[in-house]
Amino acid sequence: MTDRLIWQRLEEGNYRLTQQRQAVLDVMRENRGRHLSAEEVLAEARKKAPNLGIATVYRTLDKLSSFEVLYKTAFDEGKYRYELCEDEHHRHHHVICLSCGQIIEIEEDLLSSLEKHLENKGFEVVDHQLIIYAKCPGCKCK
Amino acid sequence: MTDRLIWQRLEEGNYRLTQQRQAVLDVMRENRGRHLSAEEVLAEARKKAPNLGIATVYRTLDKLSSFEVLYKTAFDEGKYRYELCEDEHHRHHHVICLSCGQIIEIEEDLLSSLEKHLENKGFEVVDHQLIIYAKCPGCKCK
DNA sequence: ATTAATTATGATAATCATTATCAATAGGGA
DNA sequence: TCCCTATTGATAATGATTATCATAATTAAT
Repeated sequence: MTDRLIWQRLEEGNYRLTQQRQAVLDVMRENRGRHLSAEEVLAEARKKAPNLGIATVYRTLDKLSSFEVLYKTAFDEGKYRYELCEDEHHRHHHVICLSCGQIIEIEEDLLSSLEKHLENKGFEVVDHQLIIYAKCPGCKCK
Repeated sequence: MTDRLIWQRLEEGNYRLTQQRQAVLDVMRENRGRHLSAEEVLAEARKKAPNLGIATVYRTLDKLSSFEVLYKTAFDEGKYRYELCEDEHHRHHHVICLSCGQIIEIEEDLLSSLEKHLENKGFEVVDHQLIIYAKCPGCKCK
């Protein structure tokens, strides 16, 4: 997601960028493509804003998610992870390696025929999330 | 999933069916296709085993999941839901209605080409989960 | 600029889902 | 029956998240 688009979304939401919020957002921008937990964001962001509190991190991550600057996803591990939105298409495609836990993005969108099918049945598709559980090439033979 | 197959999985796992475990399993069998939280299972199962404790429910649900009798899924609401496995193919396809919250199963499997693509890149696909966020026909016009 | 009103923050308490602990109990086999 | 092990329910502990609240920072009005 471009900085310009981020900026636009924040303006639309009338969201002031305080130092703390800037620190959180910067961490997310510097970790494009990665999926960070709130605690991980806190640890990183404290390098920029040393007495940042966890409550502010949660508040900011949730707000940024509501502005569609971040995705908030539960990966079956009892907590949420946050990720900078990559485009305007709301596609969430992930591969999780069952050995090393690495979360890898995949770009392909091969779901349109399935969605068409649902729409023919009267649904209005808004978004989707696809998680593939796999062994990544590096872990496959271990 | 057939009772015969359930029985087989429990035997393979050397899992004794106590009254409490039976109550939990029966609730799941009677709610085929539905996605219940631990608290919901507790409430239902207490009709059969009145002083059942929540800890036993969690223990049983987790064990049954490990035997692949149940699926355990996080639907982005801060807790897990459990569901009787429907077949042996490990497919998790759901549509969540954004209005009424209803979780609807979909049977189609249109992901094989995507998985083939990943396998060509060296991944070993083990399982996947697809969640579609939509408005169901009944909620579409509200 | 000074003050008043609003908003944001950090510390911490509260909550919710889940897991761990542990004493009491229930089964199964010698 | 008695012993051994597995299971249970109550409850404490944990981890993630949310709510509360007094204080600090920002903005708006004068």
